[in-house]
Amino acid sequence: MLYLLKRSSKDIKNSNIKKKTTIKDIANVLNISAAAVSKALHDDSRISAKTKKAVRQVAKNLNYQPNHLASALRSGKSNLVGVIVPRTNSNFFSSVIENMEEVLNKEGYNIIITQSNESYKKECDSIDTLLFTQVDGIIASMANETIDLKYYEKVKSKGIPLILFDRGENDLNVDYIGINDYESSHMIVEHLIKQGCKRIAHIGGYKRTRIFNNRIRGYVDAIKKHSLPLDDELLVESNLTIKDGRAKMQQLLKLNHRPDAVYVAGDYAALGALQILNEQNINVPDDIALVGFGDEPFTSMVTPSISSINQHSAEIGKLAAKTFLDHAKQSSVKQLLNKIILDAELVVRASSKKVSK
Amino acid sequence: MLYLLKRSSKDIKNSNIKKKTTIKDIANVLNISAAAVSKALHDDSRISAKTKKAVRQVAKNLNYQPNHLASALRSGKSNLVGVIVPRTNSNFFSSVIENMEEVLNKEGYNIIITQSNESYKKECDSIDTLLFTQVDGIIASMANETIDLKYYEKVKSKGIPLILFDRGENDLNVDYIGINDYESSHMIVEHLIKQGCKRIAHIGGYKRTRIFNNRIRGYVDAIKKHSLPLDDELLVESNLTIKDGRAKMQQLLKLNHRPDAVYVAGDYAALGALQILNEQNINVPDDIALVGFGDEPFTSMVTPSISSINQHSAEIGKLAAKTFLDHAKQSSVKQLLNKIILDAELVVRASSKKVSK
DNA sequence: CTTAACTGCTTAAACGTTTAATCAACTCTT
DNA sequence: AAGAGTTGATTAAACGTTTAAGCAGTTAAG
Repeated sequence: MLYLLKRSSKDIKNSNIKKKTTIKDIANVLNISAAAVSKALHDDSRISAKTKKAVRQVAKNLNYQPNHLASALRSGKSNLVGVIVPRTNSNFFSSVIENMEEVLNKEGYNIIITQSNESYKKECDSIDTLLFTQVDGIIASMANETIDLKYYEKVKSKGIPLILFDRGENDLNVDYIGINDYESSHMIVEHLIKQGCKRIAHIGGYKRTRIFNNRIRGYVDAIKKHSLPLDDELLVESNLTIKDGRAKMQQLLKLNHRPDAVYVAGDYAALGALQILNEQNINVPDDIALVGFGDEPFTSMVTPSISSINQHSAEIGKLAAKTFLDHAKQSSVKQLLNKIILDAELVVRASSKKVSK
Repeated sequence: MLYLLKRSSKDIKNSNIKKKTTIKDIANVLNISAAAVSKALHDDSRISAKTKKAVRQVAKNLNYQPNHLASALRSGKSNLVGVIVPRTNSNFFSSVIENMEEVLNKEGYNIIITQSNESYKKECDSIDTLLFTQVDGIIASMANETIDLKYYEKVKSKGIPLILFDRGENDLNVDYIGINDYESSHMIVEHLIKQGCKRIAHIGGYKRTRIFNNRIRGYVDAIKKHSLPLDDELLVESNLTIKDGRAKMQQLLKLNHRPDAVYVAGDYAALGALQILNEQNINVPDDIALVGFGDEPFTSMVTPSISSINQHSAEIGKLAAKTFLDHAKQSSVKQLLNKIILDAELVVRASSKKVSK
């Protein structure tokens, strides 16, 4: 009596939830072993073409979906790649991610995106989360705040492939994909000089972040190279938000000896700077020329349109994904190290194109 | 001899890769069973306080990290929640995600973010990916393109909790969190009327998307209610990008009888509209008042600042997460249905604040 | 004709947990 | 002092795969 009760309640459950079909169900249908089915589905050379075909047919009929957790557990591979970015709400990062995803999906990998919001703590949490989820690799762009690299060292020490892009860190000695920031600064400065600018300011990012430091070094060296004035007051450090772009532009306008060109290390801050210039009826580019960095879509939509550096986000995303795949494919022992530095491209727009020239 | 060889080769391996510590290692140290360790870590009532304490201590010493895959496989729960959004590169969506993540992380869930890029196909792929990854639930905002709901039905039929936010769909009959779009339109129209506007245009989103349809209905009804002119030419459909905002604004300016106010259903399109107005030296708000939708941060940074509707993105994210947790916690049988409609808030800024009044 | 190699499969163990079913040893009740 | 209940553990099976090892049957080589 008790048994009957139990069984009937179980039956109700079963009829509701309809168990997923497993490899065993397929094996039962064909009267072969589960192992054979597994091998057939993986196109193992030791399984006959006939069996493979039959297995695939039955799998389709039963709407078989492989249990990712089981295979991940057994094989030790989750087929998941973790991605850490400061924020996804810029075109640069969302484009990088989109292209990474495309490449990785093709090889059977899925991605988990996490945002650090430029916070060191959140970045550490993200790393822990990703390690917990047993990702097969991590592709990251570091938060501005991050100085202590111990969490990234932890990833390395676990033998999980780590690829950095854009915001990298030399000391870590891992794969890196980015653009030539130093050279980009040269391009910008030389472009501005060609337009007749003689006093070029730079609203730069945080000095301790490598890419921004490279941009600053590039700016300084280019200015020196062309014997232009290199005043301390012309070089300011910023967090590169719209808001701070406004503040730093206001600061530059207060100078006794104003610049006739401003090179801003980020487009959002460049937009803020442009707003101030427009509000104060300062003609751009004739009074002050402006160049941004990143080629965010809005740069071409504002008035005047902002010259900027195209960072090849799509390319970066694809290369980062491919670099991971290189690691994943080969045995863990051989450790190749990729440092890919792409040439960036200066897109000249109205904000730095002097018609008077 | 053979044994010795095998062992030594194994030892080399171990010293290199240093195996992760498992529940068994802890059990061995304490001379108890693995099951006891598992229960201790889960704070089972049948394990003594002393044992629990010891287990936790050893776990810490050995730097034990639970194997998520194994527990997920055994328990049938992956503790992963899938999130699908059109794009992450707006403040609205990234803020929603950030807050969702916060709530879910606290309960031990992690999230997998995927972007549909407004493409129906990519949305379907995302759903398949998430199902494959065995997420415990899906929280989504639908792509503009999506009309066919069969993929979402698939999620429902698998018994996986599905929660929609912002871009939902009535026919699906699932939980939904959003704002009162219809009422928001009323607020905007009435605000503009108070400013003295008599001819109000609406650059709306796609009619077939429910939220945009509600905004359009709200606009139409509010106009009717106050006996203002309701010309077909004043109501235009847009994809709400910056670019299309520009195009649709230009279209409105070509009318014989120009509007004196424009209500745009999205901030990016409102920005495009503002650019055109600025370029053509049309005074905002005196000649034409402007109101956007979404309260993206840049609305307060442009000149003039754009009035907009605050959608309470943080709230939406948190509520969506909580709604999922409600489902996750209770047995699958009882199916409660939440439709949460938040009141939005009109943030009045320079673009619709007539000083002449 | 024997040995070797290949083909196509099966068996069984393993991945690291969770959990139902037991069990031994106590502590109360009555 | 026997039965009932509680406490704190153990055992063993299970989750759905993958994979090393093995085995029967066929083919090829010497």
